[in-house]
Amino acid sequence: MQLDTFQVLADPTRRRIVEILASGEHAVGDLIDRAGVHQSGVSRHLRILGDAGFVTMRPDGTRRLYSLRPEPFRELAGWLDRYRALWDARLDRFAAAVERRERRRNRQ
Amino acid sequence: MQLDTFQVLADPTRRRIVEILASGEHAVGDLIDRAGVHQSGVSRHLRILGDAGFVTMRPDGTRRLYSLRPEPFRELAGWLDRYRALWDARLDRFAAAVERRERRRNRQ
DNA sequence: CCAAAATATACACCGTCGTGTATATACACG
DNA sequence: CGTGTATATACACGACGGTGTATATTTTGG
Repeated sequence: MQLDTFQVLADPTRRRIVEILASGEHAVGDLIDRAGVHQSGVSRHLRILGDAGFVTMRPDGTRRLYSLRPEPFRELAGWLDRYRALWDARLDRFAAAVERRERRRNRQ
Repeated sequence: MQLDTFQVLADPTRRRIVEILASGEHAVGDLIDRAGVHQSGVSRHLRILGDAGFVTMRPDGTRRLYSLRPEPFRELAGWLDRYRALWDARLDRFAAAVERRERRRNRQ
């Protein structure tokens, strides 16, 4: 219950749903065909996505329109930022310096 | 088996290990105390992290020194980038143009 | 009200993952 | 060699998550 951001994204079906929603608001029915899972599954995934703040819902007649929210993505970006020195090529010079420092430290 | 990037990060203990390794190379023994899990668990997590490209190992006597690799982080950054328009408040038309120019420059 | 459509929920099932205990393997050092 | 230390692996187990089927709930239109 109440999965965190990473756990939510760990499931491929949920990532697919997120990807579909990236193009805008969608009703549950629209998602069923493309998600590759039955209606109940889509509904459950949407609840999980909602609990984690990934989506909001807005009723429209008997349909429910779901759309993405920015917060979890920002959270993910924040997490990734703590490792930016490690992977961002534009920080190469800094990374190289760290690397050299490390190597020197290990040599002792 | 062979978990993808998100599945690897879904486990809190593994995230903990990644966080520790962010400060540099560590032997397995160093990780045990701080990871909050037994030695066999740490070892298994390191194998999983290795399979997914998160870490490399370098033997040092009887010890094995693990350190982070950039690729999975870059992959994650790439994924997140597809949703940047959704969450990055700074992303206006001008920023997008700069972004594109950068991308072109880096490609060369 | 009532029937149909859209969505949510309850239930059972099964695979998978994380864990600890116990054991195997590799390496250094006498 | 043999002993101790560091790490990996085998095994069993419990918990949890994703799925489908069946059913409940909500809303619209007549």
